[in-house]
Amino acid sequence: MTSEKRRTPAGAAVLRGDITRAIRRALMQELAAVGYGRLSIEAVARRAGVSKTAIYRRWSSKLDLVLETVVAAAGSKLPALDTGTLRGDLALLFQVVAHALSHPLASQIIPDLLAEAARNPTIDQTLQQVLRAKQQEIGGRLIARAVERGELPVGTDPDAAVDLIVGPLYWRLAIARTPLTGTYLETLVESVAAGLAAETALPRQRDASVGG
Amino acid sequence: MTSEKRRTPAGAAVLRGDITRAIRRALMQELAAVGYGRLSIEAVARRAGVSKTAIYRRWSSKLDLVLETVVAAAGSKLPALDTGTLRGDLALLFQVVAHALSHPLASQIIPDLLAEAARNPTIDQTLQQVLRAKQQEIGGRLIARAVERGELPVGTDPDAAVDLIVGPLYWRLAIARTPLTGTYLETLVESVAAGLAAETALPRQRDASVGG
DNA sequence: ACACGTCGGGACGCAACCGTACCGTCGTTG
DNA sequence: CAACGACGGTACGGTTGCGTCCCGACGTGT
Repeated sequence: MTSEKRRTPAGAAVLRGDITRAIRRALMQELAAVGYGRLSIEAVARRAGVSKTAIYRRWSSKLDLVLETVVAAAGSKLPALDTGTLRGDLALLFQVVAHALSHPLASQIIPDLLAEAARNPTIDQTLQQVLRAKQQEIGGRLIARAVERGELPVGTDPDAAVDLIVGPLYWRLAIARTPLTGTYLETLVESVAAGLAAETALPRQRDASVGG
Repeated sequence: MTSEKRRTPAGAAVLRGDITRAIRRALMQELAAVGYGRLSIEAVARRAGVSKTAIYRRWSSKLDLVLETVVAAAGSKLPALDTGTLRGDLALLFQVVAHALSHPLASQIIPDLLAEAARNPTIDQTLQQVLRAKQQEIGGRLIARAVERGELPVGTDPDAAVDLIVGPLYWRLAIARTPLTGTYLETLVESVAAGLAAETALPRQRDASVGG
């Protein structure tokens, strides 16, 4: 009904970008401060200095607000990442990841949402698409290039490789929250590179009817 | 006041162990279901089939209840763990960790509490003492034995080693929640062993006046 | 210059939870 | 057998947050 009679919104009747940004910023801070479980729209509104209505006009629910904002914040990052050697790629990747996880907000929000994803399917799906898919794609390409160069054996499992690449640094920065020491990243590059190379060392041994 | 006149509690005036156990069990389930942030005493009481008073008589607060119960549940585990070889120790450790993290309750509670620890100092301290201290001790001994046997170079950093050992498996099971495939753990043993061995390959180059 | 229509803000009803006070129940002690 | 005293459960005020409704303000298009 009322089909095409309305003219387009204009004047004061349009969302103000500065308020949208203030809400987004307040959300990230609230999320880091209290976590998704205790996140309240009222607290976000208070912190942003706006009213609840301002938020509900833009997003339909708490989940919508969080996912849309997080996706927007996480999207469009990571450079091309192709240095020509496995160790170079790893070093660059680690620097990027370490830089991202060193951000106080990110280091609190990411583990929180990942934990929440274990019990909220919608969050799980979204993070799956935004974070892990990109992660696997990057990891997969990194491995594929290394295999082409002959730095890694053919048949290297990309999934296991991603675990080996991401796991230690994530554990240290996001879980243990131990600060990086001077040569930590360089050492980690060596360890992970060696670990990746060793990955396929075991599976093939003589015959081996691969049982359970 | 009223110093020593009271006689010791007796009769019905004593905490019932079955109710205490029911509360503990309900707490773990609630914690896995909604997380620490949304945990409510009322929900725990409902799930346990007891009254709130029964909980408040035993623990002073939500935090007290959670920490005491989690510590009790996490304490006193892990066998001696000394198989005679680095790979043997790793394989055994991975099996234990994988088994623990495969428990549906544990795999939801642990990441949740670790994320909460980033913003709650009390939780942080407690987990630090209960989980990470034990972890570092075990990892440290594992490394030390391997160094003694000559399987790892002298000067291997135990902290970095723990990251390398725990990170990948934790990432896969607790964060990515990818199921283990048949030979995953065995492959991981090879990768991590190789990674550990490579850890000290880089730092020493020529002179290097060891700073920091 | 006027009319339009959405904006931001305050107020409201509803629901959930916290922590406590009170009350009847129960089993041991003397 | 009687009295004691802490137990478990219900009921209560106070607080917080959700989602909605109504209001005056505002700036562009006619």
